[in-house]
Amino acid sequence: MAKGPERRKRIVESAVEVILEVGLRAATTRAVTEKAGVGTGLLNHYFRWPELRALAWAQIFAAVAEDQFDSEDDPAAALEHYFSTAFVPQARRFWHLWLEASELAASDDDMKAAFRAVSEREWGILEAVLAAGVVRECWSLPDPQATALRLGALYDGLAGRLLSPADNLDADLAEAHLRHAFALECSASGA
Amino acid sequence: MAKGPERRKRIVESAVEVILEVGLRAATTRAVTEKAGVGTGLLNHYFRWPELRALAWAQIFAAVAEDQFDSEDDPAAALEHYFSTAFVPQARRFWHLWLEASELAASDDDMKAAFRAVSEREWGILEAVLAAGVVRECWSLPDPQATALRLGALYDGLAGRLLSPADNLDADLAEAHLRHAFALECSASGA
DNA sequence: ACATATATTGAGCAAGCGCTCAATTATTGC
DNA sequence: GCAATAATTGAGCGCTTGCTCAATATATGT
Repeated sequence: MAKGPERRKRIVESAVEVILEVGLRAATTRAVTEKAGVGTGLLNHYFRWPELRALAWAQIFAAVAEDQFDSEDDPAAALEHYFSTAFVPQARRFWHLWLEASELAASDDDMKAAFRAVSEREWGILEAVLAAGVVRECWSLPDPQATALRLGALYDGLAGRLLSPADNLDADLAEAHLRHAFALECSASGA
Repeated sequence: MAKGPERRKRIVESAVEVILEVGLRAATTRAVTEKAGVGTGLLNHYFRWPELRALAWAQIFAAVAEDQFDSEDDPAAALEHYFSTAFVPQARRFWHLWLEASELAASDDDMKAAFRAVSEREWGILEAVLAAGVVRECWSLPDPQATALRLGALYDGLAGRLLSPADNLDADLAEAHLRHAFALECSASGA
């Protein structure tokens, strides 16, 4: 048992767990090897740390992207799900990981590539949902692509404020602001 | 010459310069003492590093806040200045410092206090400008405070995307989006 | 002058990091 | 069985970090 690259998988899984527990910045190779129960050399046999870190991060956010818009074919339900889960307490750790990745990407090419891929995918999904809702007349928007960008950016900004020590805001208010902004976008389409 | 705490000031100034050059995260005590031309011990005689770092950061953003809304008494001009300078290339380093501070604040009490003070001040200024514009009938807004929050959060989000490796966006587009969002806020006040 | 307090230095400590590498164990092909 | 190959170990290297501390220079008060 425990043949070839089974330990490799364990290392990636442990990296995911460590990152979820302590964040991207505080995660260390030693914490990962310790959690995986392997020698420090094995991690470096399979990976370089920036590479493994980016891989684990991407894996985390691949799962997040799936959860964020789970209603496959109903734009209204998908957007409702997006709004209602946007600021739940469990999401905090993911905003934090998102911000850390955004910063790390400035000096880390592996993170840069991972961040690019994930953020473009997430942006694309929101855009698709908004556009689909227009086609199906769930709502009307003059420019769904522009609305997707503004709504996504507003989401980032609100999440950032919820994380920051300045407490202008709580989760319910943030959600209300996001919904309000969307309502404004829709109201601008009066013929 | 160079009596008492003249060197103290030099150390703070050097800290400001170093932080502007390399960012909060990459700034080190050694870089500061080297730039100030003093021994490493002197920095620790006057400060602890987190303390000095937060002090220098706060000093930087005290100056930024002044520049951001310089038209003293004309809300329309102040907001126009806010929009037109929001995404100029020179501002990049400040968004970066802002994000770094926001993250550091999670684990650094000195930064937490500094960030709190600066962000509350900046948020208050935007709110005051928007409210003043309503009074003077430059524009009309149902809830200037809420608009200030959404506009500020959108600004943060757009700046974050301009910094991030995902290039959905350029500075001109970001400015257009910010102006558009404000226009939507105003259009919602139809009686 | 002299004593006292303050300013200032920089070698070096302790801790943390990613990563190397010779040695050891396990697996595989013939 | 027996090489050859791959997997695995962990002490330890090299580097960086903030910070200490005994030693020295400078200023101050009487």
